Amino acid sequence: MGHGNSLTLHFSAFARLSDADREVLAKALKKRVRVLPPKHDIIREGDRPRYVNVILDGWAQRYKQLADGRRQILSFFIAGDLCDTNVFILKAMDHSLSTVTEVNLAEISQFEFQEIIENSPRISQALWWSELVTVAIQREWTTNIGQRTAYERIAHLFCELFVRLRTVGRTEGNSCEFPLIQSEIADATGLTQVHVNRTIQEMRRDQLIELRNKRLLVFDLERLKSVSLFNPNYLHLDHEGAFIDAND
Amino acid sequence: MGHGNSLTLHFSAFARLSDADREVLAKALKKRVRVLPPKHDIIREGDRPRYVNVILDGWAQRYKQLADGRRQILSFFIAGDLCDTNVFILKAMDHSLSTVTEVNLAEISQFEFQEIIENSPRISQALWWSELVTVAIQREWTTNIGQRTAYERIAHLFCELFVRLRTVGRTEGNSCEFPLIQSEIADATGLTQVHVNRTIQEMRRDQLIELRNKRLLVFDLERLKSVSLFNPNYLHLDHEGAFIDAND
DNA sequence: CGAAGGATTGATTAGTCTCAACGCAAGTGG
DNA sequence: CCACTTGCGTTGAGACTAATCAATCCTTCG
Repeated sequence: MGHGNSLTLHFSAFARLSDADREVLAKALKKRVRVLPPKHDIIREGDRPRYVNVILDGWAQRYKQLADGRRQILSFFIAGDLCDTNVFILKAMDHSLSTVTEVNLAEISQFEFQEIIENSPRISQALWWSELVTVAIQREWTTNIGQRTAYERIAHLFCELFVRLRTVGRTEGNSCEFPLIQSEIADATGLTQVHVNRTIQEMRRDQLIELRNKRLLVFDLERLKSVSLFNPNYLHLDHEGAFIDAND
Repeated sequence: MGHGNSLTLHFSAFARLSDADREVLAKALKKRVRVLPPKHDIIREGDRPRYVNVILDGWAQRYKQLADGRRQILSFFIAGDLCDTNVFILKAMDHSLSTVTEVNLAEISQFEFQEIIENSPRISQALWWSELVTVAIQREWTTNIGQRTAYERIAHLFCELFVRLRTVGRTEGNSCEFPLIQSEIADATGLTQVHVNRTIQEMRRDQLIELRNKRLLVFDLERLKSVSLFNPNYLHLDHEGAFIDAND
């Protein structure tokens, strides 16, 4: 449902695109669409990047593995997210991308990508905004792992994903899809799976959240924000007075 | 010494710029130069970004503070580094920048910046490359804090900074400037200052490094790399066959 | 029904933090 | 030039968070 809308929705936090812009995007996203099964690598560390990948549906992740096998999940991608604007400048990936769930993804070639950028300054700006938000999220993850306790870290992850899903219309009231298993949460927060399990149980006891059947229930978002010291500023969702607006 | 060269040196890991490119850059870097004292905020979280800052000399840092005061240092900037390409797209900073040592810095306005990008595709590409490396470093930091032990983390930080300083010609043999105090290393690695102290002592006992009078001595870079599971791929320094070359 | 993936539990230990004190060197002011 | 302050590094004792190892349970699915 509504795949073509996710990217526009994602951008809409930044700029209202014109109908022409929407059409350009929609066209680019239709050229090469792939459906990938869960837990499937999209591109691996060391590979040469050839496409900008846009997630149309499903969840994907960025991860990095140390020589001895330890794995860090670096970010999650949901509907509307771009993985790596302009990566083809780099000769080789320094990390891997893989699916979490089944994923619908659009590949945009270097040529198409450059064409879009050159022909629509508004989309080009929106892409830059998207890139800046991606980096900001990465910084927040560094902070999350570096400074917060296990309980705060996991709560913060829940908070971020809930808010991001809401922005692209993927929440229903106080609940949302949440396909991650505990060992994935562990690799994303720098904890062990066992400790994640115990911490989530504690959060349940505290009536903070419920997590069952791949769904997350947030009983009180404000409380979740406050226990995780969540400050949404890094998502740069401030809509009013967005920098560019097709209706100017 | 050689301030004007640091940025070019930094870029040279990616592309050989033409003389015209060099001149454009040199001119942009001369317009607004400031000298800031140590431990001085350049821009604070919440402020509206107005310039792209380029470090000409000295060390600076990005950091983020939680509501209760816990601080995470997110990255260090050395000579030649750009802080935040294109930030003026965002309405407010989600983190702060401050100096570590005395810093010479060039401010590039939005207007100048856009002019450069539009007139020189080669510099524009180099800027994108620089941005991609910055994100890659941020990802590596997330991995560092999330997966490595205290000993490995600190060794990795030493490794990264030594290699980056070498790229811009700021090492002398097996030693380099290293102005960070232990509490800064702590905030950068997600450890306490006390534990950083003990860990560095251990590294000294292991004849891995010496750190004294704001200088770092690396006795055996290969060993330092290996104990910290350092893989330089994320710095994207592969020079041969760089994507664009003024001599094409 | 059996297998497999994932969640849960228990016991123990390791790594890191906390708090508090002390040492030392480099200013700074009288 | 000495006494005092300040910033930074070092040390010690004890507490605690999260890791480790290993088993068991539950659910789903072929």
